[in-house]
Amino acid sequence: MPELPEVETVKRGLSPTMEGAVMQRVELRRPDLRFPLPRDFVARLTGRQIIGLARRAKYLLIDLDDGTTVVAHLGMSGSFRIEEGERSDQPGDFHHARSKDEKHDHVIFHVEQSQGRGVARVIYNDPRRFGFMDLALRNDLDAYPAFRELGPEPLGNTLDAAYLAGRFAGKQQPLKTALLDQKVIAGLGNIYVCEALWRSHLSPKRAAATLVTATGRPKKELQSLTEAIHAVIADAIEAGGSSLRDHIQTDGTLGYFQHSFCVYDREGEACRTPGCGGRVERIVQGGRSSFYCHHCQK
DNA sequence: CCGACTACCTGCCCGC
DNA sequence: TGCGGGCAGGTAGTCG
Repeated sequence: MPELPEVETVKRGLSPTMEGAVMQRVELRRPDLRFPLPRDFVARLTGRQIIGLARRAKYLLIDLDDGTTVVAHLGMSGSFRIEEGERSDQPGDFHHARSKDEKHDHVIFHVEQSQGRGVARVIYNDPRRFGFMDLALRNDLDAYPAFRELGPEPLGNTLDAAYLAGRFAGKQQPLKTALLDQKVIAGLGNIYVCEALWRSHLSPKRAAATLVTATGRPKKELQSLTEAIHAVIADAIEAGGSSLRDHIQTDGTLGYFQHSFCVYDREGEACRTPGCGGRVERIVQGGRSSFYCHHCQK
C-alpha cells in the first residue's frame, strides 16, 4: 500500500527499532528485487550503525554512520515487519515449507538495538518484487538519479497553487496523469490523486491548463485542489499513525486506510459528497483506474 | 516535448 | 475444483 503516507507510516514504525541500532548481519535471500542490489550491499551495511530514518517522496531512507544512505522503494507490494528477540523456530517445523508470506522475505536486517534492548530482525517482504534498494551518499542525495527530477513534497512549503500553475500552464494533459507525475509532485499515487480530485470536485479528465488563467495565475479551483492534496495526505498520515502497529506487524496489504477512501475502489457506490446523488464511476487513464463522480466533479 | 503503451511479477478474485 | 482473464498502491522504457 505504499504511497507517501504509507511510506511515512513505515518510517515511523521502523524508527524505534532501527534508530541507533547496529546492523549485525544483512541477509539477502535473492540477489535482486526489481533491479540487482549493489554487489557490495551486504558488505557496506554490515557493522554500520543506523543514525536515523527519513523519507523522500515514496522512498524510505536509512541513514548509516559512514555517510551512506540506503534508498528503499516499496514498489506495489513491499512491506517491512519487525520481529523482536532471538529467532524461535518451532520444534518440528524444520521440514515445513515456509509460509507463503515468508517466501517473499527478500532482505533481512539483523540489528542490535540501542540501549541494550536486544536484537531484532527488520524484514523486507515484497511478493511482486517491484520494490528496490540501492545505496547513495547522504550529503549528495539530490544528485541521486531518482531524486534529481522529483517535484516538491505535498506537505512541504514549496507546494502551493502558484507552483502548480507554473507546472500546469499550457498542459493539455488530464489532471489525473499530471498529478501522478512525480516530477510535478513527489509522492502522490493512484489512490490519493483520486481522493484529492474528489475532494476538490475536479474531474480527473480535466485538462491541467484549464486551472490556470491566461496570465498564468492559479484559478480558485487550483487553489482548492492544492488544499485538497495537502489535506488528503495529512489526513492519511494521521490515520496511518493510529494504525501503525498493525501495519508494521502484519504484511500490510489490507488495512486501515481502505476504510477512509471516499472514491477509490468504490465504483458503483453513491457519491459521498453531501447532496450530490451521483455514482462513482471507474474509467481508465494512462492505463490506470480513475474513480470519480461525474455529477459533482467537473 | 507529449501521450500511449508495455514490461516487470505474484496473488487474488471472479466467472465459467 | 480448476482454469483463464482481469485487476492491483509503482516506475521505467520504447515508440510514434
